[in-house]
Amino acid sequence: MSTSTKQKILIVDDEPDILELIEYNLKKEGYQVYTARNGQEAVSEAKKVLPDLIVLDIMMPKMDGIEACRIMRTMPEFKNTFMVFLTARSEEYSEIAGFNVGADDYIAKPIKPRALVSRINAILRRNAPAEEVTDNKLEIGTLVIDREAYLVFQKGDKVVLAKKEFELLYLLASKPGKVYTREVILKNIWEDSVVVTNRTIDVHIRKLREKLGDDIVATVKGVGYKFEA
Amino acid sequence: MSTSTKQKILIVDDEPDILELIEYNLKKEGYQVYTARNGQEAVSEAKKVLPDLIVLDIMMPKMDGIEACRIMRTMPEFKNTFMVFLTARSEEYSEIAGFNVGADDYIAKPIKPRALVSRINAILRRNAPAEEVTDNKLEIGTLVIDREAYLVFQKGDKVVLAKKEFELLYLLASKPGKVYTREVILKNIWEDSVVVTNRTIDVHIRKLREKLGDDIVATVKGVGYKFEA
DNA sequence: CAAATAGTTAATACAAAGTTAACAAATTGT
DNA sequence: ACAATTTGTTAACTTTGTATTAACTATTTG
Repeated sequence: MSTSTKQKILIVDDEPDILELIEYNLKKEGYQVYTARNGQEAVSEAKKVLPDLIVLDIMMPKMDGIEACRIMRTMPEFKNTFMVFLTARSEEYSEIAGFNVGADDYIAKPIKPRALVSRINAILRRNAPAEEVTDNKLEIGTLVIDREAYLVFQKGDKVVLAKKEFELLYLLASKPGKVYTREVILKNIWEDSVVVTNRTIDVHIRKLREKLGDDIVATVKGVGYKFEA
Repeated sequence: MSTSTKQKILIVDDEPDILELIEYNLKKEGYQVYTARNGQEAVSEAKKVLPDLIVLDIMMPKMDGIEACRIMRTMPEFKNTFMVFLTARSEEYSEIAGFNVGADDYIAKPIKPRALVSRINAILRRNAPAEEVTDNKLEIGTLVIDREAYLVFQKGDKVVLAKKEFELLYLLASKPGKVYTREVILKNIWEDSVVVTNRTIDVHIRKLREKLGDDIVATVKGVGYKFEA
């Protein structure tokens, strides 16, 4: 995370398993995670912690998520706090919408950790301070690609790449494992007007492999190239 | 320069002026733009590029937009692709709706650049959070098919498939249990112009069974093949 | 049991990617 | 402004892997 203060998330659910699952995944993502087991706990914990985002289960003993949300929405300190609901049935969403309770999103159960995490990332990024918009450094394993400095380090050693080589590497490395077709590569790295031979890409790939090792870029015949992690 | 997260739009129209007009305006908006001049080109370009959204003119030589759309809608890789039609007369909309072809929106000619851009922005934004969650990964039992990486895992073990094998598997697996006739398979995996022997499909099926086990694909004699779960 | 349909095998054709060197086009230093 | 150097592109050729086919066998089904 580029900001100094970790973003705080409060998770509220009465099932310990779910609580733990979500906590684990969000911590791994670098968030500061707090938990509560019902609506009452949620409100008092939220007042102490002032989280950036609250994940609320709907069905809970003592006080349900909707009620907790409604209470917090009346408090000025939560004006900018995101509220996300967990719903077991998709119909429950209409309840939330109907209660018009101030939900920012809802996530369907059963929970898929990756989907949950990227959803929460999206919500918090949407609101993130302007300074962290561009993180121009890619770090993949032993490789560091610094787009600002146009520099590549491999195991700490500087590797000098020409512009086209660098951009090709950066494109492929921006999504390791994803296969990029020649068409997509051309569109990304060359100006529209320029038309280049198919062989041109091969040559640049070859130079990359020469400088970084053969196993950095893999060929998928008939499809394209991909960065290998 | 462009980050790989740029959304891709394919524009299909036979009039170069319109193509250029739309291209110019969408590029200005930060989209990655591809073009095609008829339905045939559209399908083959779309297969290579995998766009997020396709703008299709209805009236075109060789293959019209509706036909192109219908073909692409049968292909699993376009399940999450938006299709937007350009219509000269408002009545044409009824045709699209009538054909029930899977259109997400339509835009009336003559084209007003600002309206077009904001319409497309709206469609793609609407889907933005969901898109992050959806990756092109099929998981069926012990089998994982990753279309982005062109990789297949079986019980965690990587299985390397050639392009045609992969696409055949992906097609069948996109709807487990559904029988795909030879005709449909041909339409999906081979270019229109190419004509291949009936045995060719068998050979690819055989290779799949060799690599993944005999029980992965079942033959329905006289009809076609299906993926077995 | 005989058509029709599908499976198998290996040889061949083909297209895609790798390679190299030479040339062109930018950059850079003086 | 010029030469030197680096970077980008191409052509021509080689290599590789994949796709396709033919010829034959096996299986199903009416």
